[in-house]
Order: sequence, then structure tokens, then C-alpha cells
Amino acid sequence: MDFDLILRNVSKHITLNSRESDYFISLLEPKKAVRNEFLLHEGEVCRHSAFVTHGCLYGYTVDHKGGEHVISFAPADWWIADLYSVISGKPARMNIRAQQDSEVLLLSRTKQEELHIRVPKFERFFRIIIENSLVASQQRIIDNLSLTAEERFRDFCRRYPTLTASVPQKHIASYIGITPEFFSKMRSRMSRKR
Amino acid sequence: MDFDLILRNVSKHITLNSRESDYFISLLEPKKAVRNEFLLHEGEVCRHSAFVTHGCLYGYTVDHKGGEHVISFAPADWWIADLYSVISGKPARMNIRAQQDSEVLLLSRTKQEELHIRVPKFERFFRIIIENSLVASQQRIIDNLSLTAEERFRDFCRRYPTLTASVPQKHIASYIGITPEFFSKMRSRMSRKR
DNA sequence: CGTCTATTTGAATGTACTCAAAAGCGGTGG
DNA sequence: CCACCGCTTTTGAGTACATTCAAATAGACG
Repeated sequence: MDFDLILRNVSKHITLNSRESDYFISLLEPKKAVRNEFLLHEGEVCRHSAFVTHGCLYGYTVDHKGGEHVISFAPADWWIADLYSVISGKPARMNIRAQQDSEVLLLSRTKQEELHIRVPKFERFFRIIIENSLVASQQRIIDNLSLTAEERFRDFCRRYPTLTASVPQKHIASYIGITPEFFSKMRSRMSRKR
Repeated sequence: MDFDLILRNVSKHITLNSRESDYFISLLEPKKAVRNEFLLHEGEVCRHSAFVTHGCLYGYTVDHKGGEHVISFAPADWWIADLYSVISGKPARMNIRAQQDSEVLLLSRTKQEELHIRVPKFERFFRIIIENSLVASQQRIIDNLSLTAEERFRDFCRRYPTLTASVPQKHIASYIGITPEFFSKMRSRMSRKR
């Protein structure tokens, strides 16, 4: 069933009875996205969080010189959203796109708030999810400040072995904060040395 | 009173009656720290979140080459902790120190969990606090990837006008991700140009 | 005052970027 | 099934932004 993955994801942190599960599922809106389709364009208000059940999405921003910066990858079993926009109701700064044909479950902020009221355990669930994201986000800041590009790349490979093979190199380059050209040179240097 | 600031901080997101306020306050442990005192050493387990009532703390990591990287500043009315360590119970990667003589209110993770159970509203409070931190943290990643050092510095001045004057330049340099030497040159270049 | 740390200045260097162009690769249509 | 088109990756030359190391100067605190 399509909802198995998300229910297992939720049950890592809180325990639901079947009424609660059913209610939760009733709030979710399944959606398919084909390769390269946008789930969110910069400038729109982001009204949903997306849980990925199949495929992979990614979020990126565009700077004032037109450079694209990949902020996050969301393979199956991950959540993705422009949290800034979701929280504030202001236009998103991020674009969210499907890297491959993908399927997601959308949870609107409105329904999420209902959920918090009807099943307060979910307040806890999302607190924990976001705590973990914050830890990861802070670690990424530390890594960007203290590691070389090569070390950041090795780290990326260790942490996301699946992604390393399946996403275009230029997206990995962008994620670790270097240009695709430099990334290519770095890789050939790395393989030459060992 | 010493607890006014934290109660006003809490009331930005949830509403407490006086019994709840009193209970909350009873969980807090006031602590003074003199200039340069450590509240947390890297390697220790971080068991508390600290709310700053007076003064200013900062958190930094040390990389394998001995370089220090300021991760966050916490002036009055802010929270600070090594969240990674608090959540996981593993040794902290961060050091937390007082920049000036400061006063904080400590909330241990254990008591925080009690609090979540006895007054579930606090689950909501901390979710919101952490959501905001995550947004800020992601924005910092974006800025580090897309802005020049000079732009990051201007941004820093806009966002933390108070800190700009009161913390040593080398800490600002570290926070925005450059060396103190380059920071100094950059500043003189900036003032020469305008 | 004197000491210690923070800041400034300078010269040499390195890491990563830009721009340009070639090569590779995948998907699509004839 | 092959040829072509567009996009990704590679390669190279020149450059810029920021670093390192060393030393001088300035500030803060006891």
C-alpha cells in the first residue's frame, strides 16, 4: 500500500492507533510528478510539506547572478518543503523539482494544524523531525566552514551513497558548494591519486 | 524579576496560566557565567538548553587543523545549546562560552521532557522555536553559497546590529566564514570606497 | 605600566572560479 | 536502428578572492 512508508516513518517517533492512522492518511493528498516537473516555483507561496514515497525531489535557490544552489535532496522516505514560506505565508525562495518520475504525499499547512489539534502527538512528531533537520543543517554549516571541497565530497558520498550514483554531478557540485567544472577536475584528481 | 524575559519569550507562541508559568519556572536553573567562562566544552554531553537573560554567549567548533568556527551567537532573549548532543546524548562537538559576564536559565533535557508531558503546549512552543531556527540555519547555508564575504558581512550588520559593535571582529569574521586578516582588509577596503 | 590578545598590514600562495570549447551521453524522431 | 539535438561532463588557460605566514601596531585589562 502507498501509505505504508509514511506510517512507518511516523511510527519511528510516535505510536498511532488505527483511528489516528486513518485520520492522518485522510489528510494526505497523493501526487505524481514527472521528471523535471516543478512542485514549487520560487515566488509562489508554499502551502504543503511533501513526503516522498517514490523517486527523488530536490530544492534549489537562484542567486542574483543566476547561479543555482541545491539546498536539499529528498529521496523516498524524506520530507521536503520551503519551510520559510510554509511558516510565514510569504513567497518561496526555493524551487522544488522532481529529479526523476516521483510520487509524493502532500500535507497542507492548514491540515497539519488541524492534525496538531486533533492528534497532539503529531506536534511531537514534527518537533522531532525538525530537530533532526536542524542538527543536519547546522552540521552542514560547520562542514562548509571547516572542510575542503574534497572532504565535503567524501562526506557526501558517505552520507548519501544512493544519491551519489543517481543524481547529476552538477547537482552534487552545487550541493557541496562548488562549480561543476571544478567538481569534474577534483574527481579526476581524486581518482588519479588513488 | 528574572523570569519576565523568558515568560514574554514563551508567550509569543503559547499562552500559559499562572499555574503553568510557575511550574515552568520551577524547572529552570539560573546560572551566572563570567566573561570567557565555558558553559559547555566539546566532548562533554550537553544536557541543557540555555536561555540567555543577560549578556551574550557564543557557540563554536574546532576543526582538525585547530581552526575555530563560530556557529551561533546568543544575546539576551535567545536560546543556545549543542542540539546534536542534547538530542543524541553523545559528546558535544561545540563549545559554548560567555562573551561577557552573562546570566542564563538552564532547562535540562529531562525536565524539558517532563514539561512536554505535563504541559503539552510546550511541545508546540519548542516546535515553533526550532522551526524558526531551521529557517535561519537554511538561510545561512544559502547565503554562504551565494554571497561574497562582503555581502555576508553587510547582511550580518543588518541582522545583528547590536552584535556588530559588541563582539570581537575575529568572531564576526569566523561567523561569516573568513579569516580575521581578510576581514580586516575587507573592512578597510569598504570604508575607503565609501 | 607591562603583558596579552586583537587588529592591521604586507608579500607570497592556493583554492576555486570564469569563460571557452571539446567530448560524451541520452533521448527522440525519422 | 541510427542520426541528431540538447544537455552534462571534461579539459584548459587565465584570473580572482581569500588564505597563510610573518611582523608591526593598537587596545584592553590587571
